[in-house]
Amino acid sequence: MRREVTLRDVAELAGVSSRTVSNVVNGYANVTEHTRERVQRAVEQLGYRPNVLARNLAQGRSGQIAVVVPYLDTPYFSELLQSVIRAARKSGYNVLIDQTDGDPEHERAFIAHGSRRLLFDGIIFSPLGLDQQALADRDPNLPLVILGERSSDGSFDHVGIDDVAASRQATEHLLDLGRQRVAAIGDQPYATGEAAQRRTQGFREAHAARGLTPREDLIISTPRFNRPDGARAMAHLLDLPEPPDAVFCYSDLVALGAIRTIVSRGLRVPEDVAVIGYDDIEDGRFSNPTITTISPDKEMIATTAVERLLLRITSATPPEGLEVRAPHKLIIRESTAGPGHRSC
Amino acid sequence: MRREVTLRDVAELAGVSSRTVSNVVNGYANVTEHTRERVQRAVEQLGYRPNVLARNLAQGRSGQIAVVVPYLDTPYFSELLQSVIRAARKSGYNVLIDQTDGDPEHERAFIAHGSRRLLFDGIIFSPLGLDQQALADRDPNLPLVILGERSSDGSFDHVGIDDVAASRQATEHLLDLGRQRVAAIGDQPYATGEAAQRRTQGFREAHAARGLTPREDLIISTPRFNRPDGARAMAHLLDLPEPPDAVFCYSDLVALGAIRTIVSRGLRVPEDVAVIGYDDIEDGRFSNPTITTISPDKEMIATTAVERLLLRITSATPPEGLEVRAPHKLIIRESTAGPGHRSC
DNA sequence: CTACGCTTTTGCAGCGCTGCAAAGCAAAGC
DNA sequence: GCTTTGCTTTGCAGCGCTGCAAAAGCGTAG
Repeated sequence: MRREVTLRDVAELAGVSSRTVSNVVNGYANVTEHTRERVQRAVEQLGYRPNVLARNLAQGRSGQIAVVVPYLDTPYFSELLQSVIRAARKSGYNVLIDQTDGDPEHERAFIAHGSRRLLFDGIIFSPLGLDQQALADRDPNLPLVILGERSSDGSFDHVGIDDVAASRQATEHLLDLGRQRVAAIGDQPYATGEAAQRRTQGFREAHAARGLTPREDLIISTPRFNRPDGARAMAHLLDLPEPPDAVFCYSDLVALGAIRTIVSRGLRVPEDVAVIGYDDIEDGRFSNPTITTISPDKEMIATTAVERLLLRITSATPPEGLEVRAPHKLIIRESTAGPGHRSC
Repeated sequence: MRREVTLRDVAELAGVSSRTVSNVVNGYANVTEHTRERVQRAVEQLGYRPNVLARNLAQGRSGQIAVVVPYLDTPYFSELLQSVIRAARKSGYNVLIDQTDGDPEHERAFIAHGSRRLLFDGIIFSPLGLDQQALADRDPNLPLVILGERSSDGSFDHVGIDDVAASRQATEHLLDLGRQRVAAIGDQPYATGEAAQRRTQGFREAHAARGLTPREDLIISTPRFNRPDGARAMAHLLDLPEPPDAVFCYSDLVALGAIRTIVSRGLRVPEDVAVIGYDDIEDGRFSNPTITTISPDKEMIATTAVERLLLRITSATPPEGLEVRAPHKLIIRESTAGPGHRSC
């Protein structure tokens, strides 16, 4: 492996100082056309490519942001990531991806910045469950944007939809259909389950607004928001003496699992059990039946997160911690409206 | 933002040279217990964390590998990525993710290493379509492992399953069911569609082995392997005067789209049309019906790819380009076997 | 008591680039 | 003609770390 071409090599060939080559390469102003051309030619002739590492070291920044998600194969996250990567690239940033596998220890390690100084300039973090302590222990100098989970304490930005309102809306939709026994799948009644609890809160509020009280045995907890958990929870619900006739699932994956269970027992969606999901992942637009869902504006969440993070990275004094509410909407499909319903 | 703690700061506090601190931090041999302890204490007291950038620059490596995939939100890729990230992390490497959005120009830019020298030490590349030229133009010094698409020319490793054999097996399964008009969705009869063409080849071979010739109008091309393409292609097939009674879809996503179309027309899967997919993504295990599919050993593909790449990165002389065949198996589910079929 | 071999520690240079401030230079002003 | 002004170009130091080879320490042998 021969030595790589450096700035100095180019400088020598072009007969200028290496600093001038650097100026040309970085497109700085104040370089005569003549010089620029000469340098440009030398660059091409030698096939020079800047050493990003050296540049970063000299500049004291890495040009990378880390995105931390629990699971990469969860469609919601991969769809979000896709937009994040695009937005970051547009600003010249690379994206380093890390998955925590939902391990709280792992999440904590990440936010503490661990031993990886300068590997990235900031973090976009979508925690599964992050306790107050972990947040308090974090490196205060590391720009941070949190997605979804918890609201800002002022030292970082938070971007997410209004979970309580969205969940209330979802539940109201089921009640509007005239369903009598509406269940909820996905509660997480423990410290790290804030996001889940907000959904449960919306679920309760929707009932309360009509003078109803949800049956407690219809609120099912699940460790994760995935298909198997949804399938299992639904099986449990159907085994009840008085099974539900509608279910609010805290993610589309849970809904897909739940529907699978319902259908495999010979029941029909939505006739026997109406199902509503959350996230609006592509799967739900092509499943049988298609899934009614809460659709967060993922594109906006992603671009806002990147925007805020870059602002934090580049600004001298850390900006006020912002609480960004992304819009969401209810998308009605077959799993509540019946076959043939065209989604909007 | 105060200055970060450096090796020198620690050295000063511990009363040793900075080189010794480096030795301790990196766990090099030949450091007395006494010294190690003193240094350790100083490290903790100051909260020292190594600057990865500086280390990498000094060592001439970045400790990062890039994984390039067409689309991050395609479950097959995100499932694969998940395993790749895990395997890389285990060896102390970080993973930089890039999506090409299926843009050949973008793919070419990546493999040429572009202007990003030393940002990563090697690439795991899962191209959508990569022509011979792009491969020829690539940076020969950049360790490369290619997934799926094309076989090795000796200068890189290739990891993938035997597409022809797997496709033949899939098609045979449909023929074994006694289906008369077996269609194929996903052909790509142009330069960059090698992977698709291998599947079509297997499709033809399966027919030929029984003295049959597939109807050409039942082989449908699609630009991508996603749900909408599958849905569209299936609609076209069902509009034929003699529609198929079985379909081999070149990905599970295509199968999901196809099934959606079939069901929404009031037909049944598999009674009216049997459907088989490819990739064994989680979606297909919870869809209605569940999808019979070709299941590649993704875990092995991922770990082998990482293993080979790291070998290339660390070995002085580039190893022989290896052609790795990962195993696959046919998993029979409801979309061909009928309701209630338990997957293996 | 010196010499030798071993382990431990150190100093220095340098990875390739950029920030900074000074130097060079040509055109404009007095 | 000489100074001033403003644009170009340059030199140097240094980002924080590691490779290298030399130096120091230290126990043992001659």
